[in-house]
Amino acid sequence: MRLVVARCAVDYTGRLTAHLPLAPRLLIVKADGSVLVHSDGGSYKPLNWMSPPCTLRTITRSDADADADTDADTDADADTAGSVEDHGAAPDEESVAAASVEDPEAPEDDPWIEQWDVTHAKTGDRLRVRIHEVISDLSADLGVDPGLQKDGVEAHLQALLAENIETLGEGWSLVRREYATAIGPVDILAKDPEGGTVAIEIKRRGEIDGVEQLTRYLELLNRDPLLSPVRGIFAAQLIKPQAKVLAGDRGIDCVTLDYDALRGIDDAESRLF
Amino acid sequence: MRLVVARCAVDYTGRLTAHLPLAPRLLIVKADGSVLVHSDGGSYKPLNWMSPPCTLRTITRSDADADADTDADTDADADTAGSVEDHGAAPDEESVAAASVEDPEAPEDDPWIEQWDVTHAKTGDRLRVRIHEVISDLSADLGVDPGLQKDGVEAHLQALLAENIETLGEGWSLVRREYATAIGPVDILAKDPEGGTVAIEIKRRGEIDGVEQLTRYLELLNRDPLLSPVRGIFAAQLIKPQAKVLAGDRGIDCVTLDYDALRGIDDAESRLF
DNA sequence: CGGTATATGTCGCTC
DNA sequence: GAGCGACGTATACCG
Repeated sequence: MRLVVARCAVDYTGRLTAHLPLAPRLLIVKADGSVLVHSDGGSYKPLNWMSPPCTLRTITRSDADADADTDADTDADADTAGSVEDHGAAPDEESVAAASVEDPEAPEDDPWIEQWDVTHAKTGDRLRVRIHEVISDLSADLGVDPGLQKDGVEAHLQALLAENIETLGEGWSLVRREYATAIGPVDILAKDPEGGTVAIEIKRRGEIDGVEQLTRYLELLNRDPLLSPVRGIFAAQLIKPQAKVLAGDRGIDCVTLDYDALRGIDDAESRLF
Repeated sequence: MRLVVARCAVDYTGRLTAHLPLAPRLLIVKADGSVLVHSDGGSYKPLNWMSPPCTLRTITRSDADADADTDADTDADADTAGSVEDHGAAPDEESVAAASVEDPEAPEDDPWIEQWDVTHAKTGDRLRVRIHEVISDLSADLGVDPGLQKDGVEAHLQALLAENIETLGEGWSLVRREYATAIGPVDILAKDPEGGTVAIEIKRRGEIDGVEQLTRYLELLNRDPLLSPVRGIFAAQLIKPQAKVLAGDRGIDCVTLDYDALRGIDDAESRLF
């Protein structure tokens, strides 16, 4: 990992076109070749970035119009270096993007001293960083990270409700979790006390698209004469008003789940064994 | 902005619980108090983070069991410092999370030397970083970033198509952009050559949820006897096959937009004036 | 402040 | 690789 604090200007061309005016920023070059441009604020998202796999080519000002100093900073295919020539003869759209500004940020007395060209071979995305002043430059080898261990997301809610299906009322039973359909798995398929089949869609936060999802499942399930009629329940820790309205309009019941209570039940049950 | 490369272990408690085992990582503390934990790979997303507004409290090992060295690293309300005491006497769930691991990563010969407690006052999210070894530590003042200038997002597509509605064919006219309905704004409302009303949903990439969105709008618009019948057009730079099928099934036409061509038309037009 | 739609979304899974 | 759903989604816009 290389950390460069520098006054720089950045241009990105890919799914969109974006430009960052000259200012001090943090540049991160990771071991996999990815590049992040961070400001001193905002959120965890960089102002600009390039995802791996990508290649970084560095040009210093003195070399600018001569042969470029090729710096293979990744372990990607070395033979793709030939694409550097293609890059020089790339289609006109890129030169338009670069020329349209007429380089207003490089007056005689403040030229860029180093340029990074980061390219994503697959998507064609390109990131260009022009460094005018290096404030600090540091490298460190961190090795491979052991990774993040997570706990407590929707899957957990689903497991808890499946294990405690009687939370919905006396006489309810579980048919199965992740009931497969052609358009995706239904979170829970259950039977109500009258023996009717019920499809349950679970969300942490119940919003309109969750109702749409359940609607699609119900439409499909109700085409199966062996299952039909199937009604739906939309279960979430919090259900937005609009989602409630849409669900009601489509005859779907809403249930608010209490994660802590479910976990409590579960803990109490497991303590019995 | 402070950049610390350190061997550390991280725990997060908030909407979920997450743990990072002891390993070398980059820690970024931004001017607004936000903290990012990056590995040397992956993507632009940190392994763990805390969004602003949040407060950072630093404890060094020698102080660990005595009074904590309070380091107000943000410009947030100073009087919330009183919550530090609440933190010490916080509800049991947090101590459970911390104690459940029994501190397996701190053997006698490798103790943590510094601990960061980052808390988000509003949401109650907490991030704890235990530093076992500082590899490097650097601070820099970057100032406020002038910000990113974007071009080519959906808003531009919408504006371009609205201004060049005749792209859809001879005799088309614009009714209005962002036509408001109870469930959200329709991107473009237009009239076809026969005078029929058409709702147009625009996406950069046309996928199934965009068709769902347009379907909701059409359902609502067609309840209005003054507007009905309203048909739909799904317009995007690229339309996925599944979205095309679903749109066709619902009588919605698909149009593929050429952003560069639209921009070209627009440039040509503006050059006339 | 809540509701909705967008994102260079990214990530991870299944097929 | 495409399709699809979840995400500590974050973020902007609008009432």
